[in-house]
Amino acid sequence: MTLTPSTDLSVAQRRTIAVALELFARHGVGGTSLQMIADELGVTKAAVYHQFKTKDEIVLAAGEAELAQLLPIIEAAEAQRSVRKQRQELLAGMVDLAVDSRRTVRSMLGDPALIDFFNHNEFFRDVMRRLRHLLVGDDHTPEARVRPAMLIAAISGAVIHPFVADVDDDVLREELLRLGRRFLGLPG
Amino acid sequence: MTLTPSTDLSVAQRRTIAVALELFARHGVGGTSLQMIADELGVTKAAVYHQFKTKDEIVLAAGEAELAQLLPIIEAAEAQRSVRKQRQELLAGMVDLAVDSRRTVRSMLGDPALIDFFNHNEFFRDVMRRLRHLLVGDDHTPEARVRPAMLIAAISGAVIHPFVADVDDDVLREELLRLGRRFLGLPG
DNA sequence: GTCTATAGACCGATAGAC
DNA sequence: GTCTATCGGTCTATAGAC
Repeated sequence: MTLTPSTDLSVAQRRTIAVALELFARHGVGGTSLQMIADELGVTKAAVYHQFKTKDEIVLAAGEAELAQLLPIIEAAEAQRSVRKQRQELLAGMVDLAVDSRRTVRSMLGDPALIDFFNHNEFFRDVMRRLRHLLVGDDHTPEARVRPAMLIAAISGAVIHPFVADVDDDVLREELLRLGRRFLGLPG
Repeated sequence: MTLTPSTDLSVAQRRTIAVALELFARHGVGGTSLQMIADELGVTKAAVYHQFKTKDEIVLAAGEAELAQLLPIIEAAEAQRSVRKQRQELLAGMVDLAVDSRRTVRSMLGDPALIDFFNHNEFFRDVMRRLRHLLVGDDHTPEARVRPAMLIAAISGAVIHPFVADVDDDVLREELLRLGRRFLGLPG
């Protein structure tokens, strides 16, 4: 059984979220006001409030939209027959997603209030559970918790690190794959 | 030649920063007001403004204080004679610091405005340069930029990941060391 | 160095016309 | 679904007394 994000969004709502994500990435969640979102959309605050009842709803929906990008990657990985192929598929997908997103991933992971909220979010917990299962199987030892945390942090954190600011996307992707494979003990 | 943080701080200023760091960790930088800092210190906002002219100054000083904790670690590593020992020493120090800081590290890395600021900060750039030199020497290829970025992100990101929220400090430390060594191709 | 008091801007959110 | 207008509250920052 697969959970999906908790709400279906209209086209207008999707545009609002896209704008919000870009602003979150530039100014942080707490540093982004509804006025800024409205300005970027070319409407007034009241129009934004017609789409979402509160700012929290926007933040939540934005976080879920980011998270939802992991779903097809997880599903593609789960469809593989061997554990090794599952992990290769997952790694490749995560690297692609991180490189493509580069700027937008960061802000979500950094906001303490948001992290706290997501820890109690059913959809988030489901995605993380499946991610972890792909990476370490049924192992529930502390060690098996640290390894996926490190891999996720390494990939999503490395793409925004100043060291790689002017590294070409393709080069970055290839290198992340190579180092990620080594980290997971995969061939290649 | 070694750069140091740009200001010498009074005792009162240090206490202000300690309080600020704790609040940043709990509520994010943008979510922490001067009122909250003043309340926690048991004084009024005006008294805080006597210590620092603006909120930005507090944020900057807090960031520098965090960063400065890396200095003795870097120096200890640089003092080692072989490259392998340098990297072992650096890894151990970074892991210790990350685990000890756990709660406070997160907020600094998550705020885009802060990251952006630090990218243009002389002290920050010097610390990063020395970190990178320890990890990859004089190699300036793209690959040599991605590897340290991944290691730094992996360690500092892993300690704040929900997966390891209830992993014991000692276990976390040991596991980060083990995986970090593998990532760097170090023995042990 | 700490206080009270306040300025002035911006915040999230709402009411009600069109 | 977008607007104008506005509410109450909080924000950073300052003035000036003690």
